[in-house]
Formats: sequence, structure tokens, C-alpha cells
Amino acid sequence: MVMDVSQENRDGIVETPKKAINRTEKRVAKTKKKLLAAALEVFSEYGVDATTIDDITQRADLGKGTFYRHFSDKAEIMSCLVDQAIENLIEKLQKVESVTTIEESLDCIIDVHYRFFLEHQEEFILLFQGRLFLKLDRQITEQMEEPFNRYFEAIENLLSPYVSEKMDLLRIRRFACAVAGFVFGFFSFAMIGMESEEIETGIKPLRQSFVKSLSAFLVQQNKT
Amino acid sequence: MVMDVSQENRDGIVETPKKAINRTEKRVAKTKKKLLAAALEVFSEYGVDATTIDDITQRADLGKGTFYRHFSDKAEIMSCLVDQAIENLIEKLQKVESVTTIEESLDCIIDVHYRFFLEHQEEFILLFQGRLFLKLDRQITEQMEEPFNRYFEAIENLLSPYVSEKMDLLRIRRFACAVAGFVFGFFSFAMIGMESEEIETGIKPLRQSFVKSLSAFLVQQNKT
DNA sequence: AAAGTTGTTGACCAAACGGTCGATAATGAC
DNA sequence: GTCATTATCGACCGTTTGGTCAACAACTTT
Repeated sequence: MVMDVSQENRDGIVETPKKAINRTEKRVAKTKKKLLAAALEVFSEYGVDATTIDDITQRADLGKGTFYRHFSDKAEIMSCLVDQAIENLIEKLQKVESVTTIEESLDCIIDVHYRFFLEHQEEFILLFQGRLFLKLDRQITEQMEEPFNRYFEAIENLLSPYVSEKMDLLRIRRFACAVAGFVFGFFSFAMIGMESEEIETGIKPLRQSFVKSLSAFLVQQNKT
Repeated sequence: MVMDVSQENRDGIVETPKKAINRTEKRVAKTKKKLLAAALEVFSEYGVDATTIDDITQRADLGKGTFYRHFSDKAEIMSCLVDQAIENLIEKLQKVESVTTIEESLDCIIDVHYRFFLEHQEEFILLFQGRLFLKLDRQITEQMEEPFNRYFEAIENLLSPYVSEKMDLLRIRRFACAVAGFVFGFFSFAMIGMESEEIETGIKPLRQSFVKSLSAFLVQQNKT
């Protein structure tokens, strides 16, 4: 079957056979996907540290040995998931277009976070734990720091058009921290004991206030 | 020795002998204190779930069995620590006096958090984990929900003078969540990769903006 | 000082966990 | 169809962990 695809090549031109995926490769990919999905589930249910490899494989309905064929340990699959979640979040941040003012930009940033976390609460809980692990003395740190830095850069890029050159990188980074902190912080408190609709009606007016004060802050900073 | 103290009683009046503490009782109290201090240390270093009972007793320089004479399990000692930390925070919140405007009040609330967490980073990391555990499917939940609710009530009490009766409890709770969320969120991001002085200079201007927007929000809410 | 009470200890056990490996099943090459 | 390759499986092993308990030490009582 695979031969058929490469058979179509003519002369010297060798197509990289993108569709020449074996059934085996498909199965492997599917297995890995199942493991990642199961891990995300149990991580957000029990917590990463409280989760055992058996928890993951049983949730994925796979053998234990299969896990170790795809990941070296729990830290690696967590890094994978964090990377995946942040990549997802960054993608949505980069889709933000047609904003002209800083207020609009900030509002969009918060809106993206808001909708992402509301739809992907499991990812939120995962990133929350990831952020904690970075503070704790863990080995995972190195592998997870990079995705979070990419995330900050994405926010900074969205804000940079409205920031004067005088504002140094450190200040922008702090600012991005504040934005991310507000969103993460609010969600961490809101997600316990609030329904989705409550969160929506609860955060909306506060968001507007927050956006206004942040833009006022930025404008002020630019002047000095 | 103990008899000497109760000997002082005259006629029917029986003093509750507060100073009649045995050496034994003192030792017991000291041991329990050592366990709590050690647990706070290792919890904030390795994370609660990654910490073993041996970690705690070794850090406290005590035998393993001693732990189980004071606490039934890890969940109980964690509840104790969370309760202690929040009680500490609430005390400092209640010391806030001589504020006349809502802006002052909000500024004080955030200032108390700020100073408390800067001086007690271990407690901050503990509460951060506690907040996570409330979201996860754990048994500890019941014992830890109450301290957090007391914490919210303390914030609400400070704000209530400036809130019209029209604003229902749910809204005030949401508002308290936002305040706590902002502080927790900012710290969680700031504490990684920032020195104490950086945090101070970084949060100050943002804090002012945040306070302004929150008070504006409250004033607006009161009108409607 | 002797006996009784209570806190402390760390060796010990059973359960749980991380990680391995030979057996098995699915797939690809010929 | 046969053989080679490779993913999957789950029983198995060594280690770690939570929790117990008999012995010991500190202290109190009489």
C-alpha cells in the first residue's frame, strides 16, 4: 500500500509522501493521543502528583508498558500537555486582529483567556499546576519554563505596538504577568463554587474596569 | 508542682489554671509546633502531594510514630496549616483601621496581602496549593473550605461599609474573589523570576490602577 | 524512690507504585 | 501464506510509602 504511493513518483522528483502513513503509524499516533487525553483528564481530576501511571493507562484503556513506549515518565507527559495547552492558547492570541487601540487589545487578550479557560477547564487546572511546579523544587522545571516564556512573549507582542520604546523589557514582562495573573487568579477563585454562567456575568463588568485601569496605566507609563 | 497552683484557690472560686502547664504539656506543644513548622517547609519546597510523612518527621528531627500521635494523616496537618495561615491573614486584615474611603480600604486590603505574602512566601505557596486541592477531587475539601470562606467574609466585611444594600451577597463574593484572585494571581507569576524588590517596584503602580478601577466599579454598581 | 502515665521512637509490615520484560497480537515486506 | 518487525500487554520485581506497635524515655503522682 505504501509502495503504491511512492510508485507515483516520476523521474527525479521525490515527493515526501505525507499521506503514506501506515496503519501502524496511525495506530501509534492514536495510542499516544489516547494517553495524552487520559493524562489530561486524571491530572485535572486528582492532581499531577497524586496521579499514578496506572491511573493514566487505565483511563486510556491501555497496558502499562505502552505508556513507557511513548513517554519516559510522568514529567515528560506533563511537559507535553503543558506545551500543547500553551501552544493552543498562543494560537488563539495570535488570531487577534483588527484592533486599533490599547483598550481593544487588552480586552481581546482577556477575552481570549476567558473563553479558552471556560471551554478548557482541564487545561486551566493543568497550567495552574504547572505554574506551581515552576516555583517548587522539581526536575520538570527546565522543560516547562520555555512554554510559559513563549506565552509571555505572545502577550508582549500584542502589547508592544502600544508601548513606547522607553518602557524596558522588564516592565513589559511585569505587565504581562499582571494580566496573566489577574485572569489566572480570578479563575482559580471563580471556578470553585461558581457555574459557568455565573463566571460570565461576574467577570464581565470587572473585566471592563480592569482593562480601563490597565490602559490608563500603560498610557501613563509611556509619558514618563 | 501543679498542685501548688491549684492550692492557691480559695473557697468556691476555682481558677482555670492557665499557667499550670506541665513540662509534659510544654513538650507536647513544642513537638506539635515543630511538626507544623517542618511540614510547612517541606510542603512549600516539594509540594504537598510529593511530600512524604518521612520528609516531615526527618525535617522536624522526630520519629515517624510521633507524627501519628499528633495528626491522623497528611490531610489533617495540611488543614491545620491552611487554617493557621488564613487565621494569620485575617488577623492582619482586621487590624485595618482609620480608613474613610473605599479607595483607602481597597488599598489597605491589597497592601496587607502584599506584605503578608512577601514575608510569608511559604504560606502563600501553601494556600495556593490549598486552593488547587479545593478544585480537585480530594477528601481534604470539607476541612479546608471553611477557612477560605472565613477569609472571603473578612474581605467582605471590610468592603461592606461602602457597598449599598442593593448589592447582593453573591456580587460581593464575586468581588472579593476578584480582589483575592488578582493578588494571588499576580504573586504566582511574580514570585518566579522576580526578586523581592522587583516585586515591590513592579506591583506598586499596577496596584494603584487596580484599586482605582475596583473602586470605580463599586461606585458604579452602587448606583444601579 | 517506686510505680504509674503518657509521649517518643524506629524497626517492621502490608499495600502501592514505578519501571521492566518476555509473551502476544497487529501489521508490513516479500 | 510466511516471516520479520514492531506496538501492545500485563504479570512480575525491587523500592518506597503509609501506618502500626512493642519497647523505651520523660514526666507525674503517691
